[in-house]
Amino acid sequence: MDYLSDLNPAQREAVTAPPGPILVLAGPGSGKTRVLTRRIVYRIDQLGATPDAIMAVTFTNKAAREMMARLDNLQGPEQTERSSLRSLNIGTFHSLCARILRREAEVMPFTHDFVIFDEADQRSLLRQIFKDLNLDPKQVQPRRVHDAISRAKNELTDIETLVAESYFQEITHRVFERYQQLLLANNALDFDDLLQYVVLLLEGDANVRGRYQARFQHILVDEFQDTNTAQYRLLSLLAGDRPDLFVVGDPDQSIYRWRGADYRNVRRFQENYPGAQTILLEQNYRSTQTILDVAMAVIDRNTGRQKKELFTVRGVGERVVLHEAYDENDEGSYVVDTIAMFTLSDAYDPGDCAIMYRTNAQSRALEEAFLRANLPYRLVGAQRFYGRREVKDIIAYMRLIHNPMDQVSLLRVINTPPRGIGAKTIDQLLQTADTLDQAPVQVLISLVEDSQAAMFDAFSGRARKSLLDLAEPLSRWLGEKDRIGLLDLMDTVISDIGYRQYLDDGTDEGLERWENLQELRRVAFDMGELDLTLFLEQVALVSDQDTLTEDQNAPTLLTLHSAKGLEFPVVFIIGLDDGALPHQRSFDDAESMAEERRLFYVGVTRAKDRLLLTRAFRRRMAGPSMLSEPSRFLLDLPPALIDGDLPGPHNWIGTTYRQQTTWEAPHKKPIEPRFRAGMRVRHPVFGEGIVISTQVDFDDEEISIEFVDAGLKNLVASMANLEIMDDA
DNA sequence: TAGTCTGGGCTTTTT
DNA sequence: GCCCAGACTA
Repeated sequence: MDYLSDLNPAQREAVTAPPGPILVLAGPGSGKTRVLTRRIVYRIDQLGATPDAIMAVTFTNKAAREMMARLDNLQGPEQTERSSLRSLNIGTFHSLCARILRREAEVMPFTHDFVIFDEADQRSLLRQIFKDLNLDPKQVQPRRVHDAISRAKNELTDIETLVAESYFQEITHRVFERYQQLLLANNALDFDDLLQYVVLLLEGDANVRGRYQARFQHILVDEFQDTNTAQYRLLSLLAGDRPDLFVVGDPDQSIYRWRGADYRNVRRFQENYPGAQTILLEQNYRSTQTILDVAMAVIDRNTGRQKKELFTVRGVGERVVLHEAYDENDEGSYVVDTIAMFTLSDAYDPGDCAIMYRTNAQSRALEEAFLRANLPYRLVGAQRFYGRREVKDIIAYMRLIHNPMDQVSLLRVINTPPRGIGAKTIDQLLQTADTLDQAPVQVLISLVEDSQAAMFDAFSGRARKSLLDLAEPLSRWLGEKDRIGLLDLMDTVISDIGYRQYLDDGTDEGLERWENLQELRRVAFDMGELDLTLFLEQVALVSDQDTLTEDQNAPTLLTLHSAKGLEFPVVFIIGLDDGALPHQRSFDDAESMAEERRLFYVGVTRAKDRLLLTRAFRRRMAGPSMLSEPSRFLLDLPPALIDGDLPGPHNWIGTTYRQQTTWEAPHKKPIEPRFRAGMRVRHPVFGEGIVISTQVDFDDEEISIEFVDAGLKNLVASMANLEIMDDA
C-alpha cells in the first residue's frame, strides 16, 4: 500500500499511531483531512478495523462529504473494502446525534419522526412564548433569552439548577421551561437538543451507553477546537474507559466561542487523558512563506497558546498588498479592478479569487462593484437559500404533513398564500384545539370529515370556509404521503395551494422566487428515494458552506467565518478598519479580541499565492459614513513583507485616489473651507505639499495633498495639524 | 383581513 | 441604510 509514502514524518506518525487518545495539533494547510482519511484506511487495512465501528465527526456536511470523497479516491483499499467504506459513520455531530435519537426514540419524550427547528422556528416559538407569558420584548430581549437558553444547553446546565438571581434569569428560567414544553408538544428538537438528549441518554442508561461504546470503537474528530461542552461530553461518553479517540484541531482557528465552542477543550483533553500522545503538524502545503510569516506575525500576538512554526517548501512568493481605498465603494472597485487585472493577464481565473469580510453587510458594496463592472460573483451565505421565504413556506408545508404536531409550521402556512384566515380565526382554532385537547391539525381534519359536529359552532361560516381551504387539501396530503414519492408530494402541495400564481406578481423578484422553488425541487429530486424524514433532516442541517458550488468560474464572496476550511489562490480581506475587523463589539473583552485576531489569521491562511488587504478611509458601518481608523491588526504586519502603506501608531492617514463620490446634504451648517487648491502646506509627518483639492464635509474639511516626499494623501483638516505655508 | 407605515436595532451563525 | 416586527388604517 502506498498511502503512507507521500506523507511527511509527522503526518505518518499521526496516521500510524497506535489506538488510544491522540491529539493532533494541525496548522492551517498542514493536511489534516489527509491525515484523518489515511488513518481510517490504515486502521481498516492494517489493523483490521471494521468500517462500521469507525465514527468520524465533522462540523459541516461539506467536510463530511469531502472526507467520504477522499476515501473513495484512495488507492489503498481493496475493492471489497472500498465498498464497505459505505458503512463508515461519517457525519456532523448533529446528524449523527439525530440518527441515534431516531433509533432510540421509544425511550425518548418524542417520536422518531421529530422535526428539527432551525433558528427562525426557534425565534418564532419564543415570540409565541413571550406573548403567552405576557412578557415585554422591549424589557427583556427575546434574543438574549434565546442565547441564554442555548448556552445553558451547550453547557449541559440542568434547567432545575438555573438559579434565578436577577429578573433576567428569572424570566429566562420561565421561558426555558415553557420553551422545552412547547418543543416537545411540537414533536420538535432544536439544534442543541440533538446533542443534549444523546448525552442524557448515554449518561442515564449504562446499557445503551455500553451498546454505543461497543458500536463506535474508533472515534475521529475534525476541528476539535470548536467543540462545546456537550460535544466534548458526548465524545468522552462514547469513548469510554479505553478510548480510541483521535482528535485533530487548531486552537488558533477557534472562531466560534460565541456559539459555545471552547478551545480549552484541547487542554481539557490532555488533562482528562494523561497518556494522550500529542502530534504537531507544522508543514504547510498551501501558502507561500510570505503569507505564512504574515499569519504568524498576526497570531503570535495572542498569549497563552502553543506556538507553531509554520513552514513551506513553496518558496517566498509575492509580498502581501495593503491598499487603502477612499470608501467602501472605492474599495469594491479596487477589488474588482484588481481581479480583472489578474484574469486579463491570465495569471488567475476569476474562480481562483475570494473576497472575505467580517460582516455580511459588507458584501453589499462589493456586490454593487461587481454589478457596475457587469461581472459575475458567487455569494456564500447571507440570505441563505433555505432561509428564503418561498423555500421556508414549502418546507413548512412538508414538515406539517410529516409531523402534524408542528404548530410553528402550521402557523407559518395557515394563511400563506392568503386564504382569509386572520388572527381571530387562528385564535379560535387554537382555543378549540385546546378545549378538545387535540392538536390544531386534528381539529382541521375533523372539520373536513364531519362538518356537522357541534364543536365547530365556534367558527363563523366564513371562518369555516377559509379553514376548509387549508384543511381539505391537508387531509388529502396526509392520506397520500406514504403512497407517493417526495417530489410528487411537493408538486402536489405547490399546485394545490396555487403557490405559483401567488409568487407571480409580474416582477423579476416573483420570477426569482419561483426559480428558487425549482431549485428546491431539484434538491428533492437529487435525494431520490430518500423519505420525507431524511429529506427534512438534511434540509434542516445544511450550512452556508454546503450551498457553495463549484459550477461557476467567478470570484467568491464570503464571511471570514464561512471561509474556514477553504483555500483560494488569491484572497482579498477587506475592511481592515477598527470597528469592522476587529469588530467594535469585541473591543472591551480581551478574549473576544483574541478571537477577532484568530479570525483574521483564518482569513490570511486561506491564501495560497496572493493576499491583498484593503481598508477604507471612510466607511459606513451602521448609520452615516464615518472616518475610520486602520485596523490595529495592521500594526502587527512585518513591513518588509508588505507592499503599500503600513500605518504607524496614531499618525497615519494613507494614500488613496478619489473616485467620484456623492455627498449627502449637510444637516449642519457647513463650515467655511480653510484650504484651497494650489496652497502650499506643511504636515508634521509628511512634510511639504501642495493642496490638490478640498471638500467640506459637514463640520470638517477633507483635503487631497500631493506631498513632495510622501506622495498623494487624503487628510482631514481637524486631525492633520496642517500649517499653511503660503497662499499661492 | 390586508396592505402600509413607523421605529428600533443592529456581529459572526459549523448545526 | 436596511430589515423586521408590530401598529395602524382602509
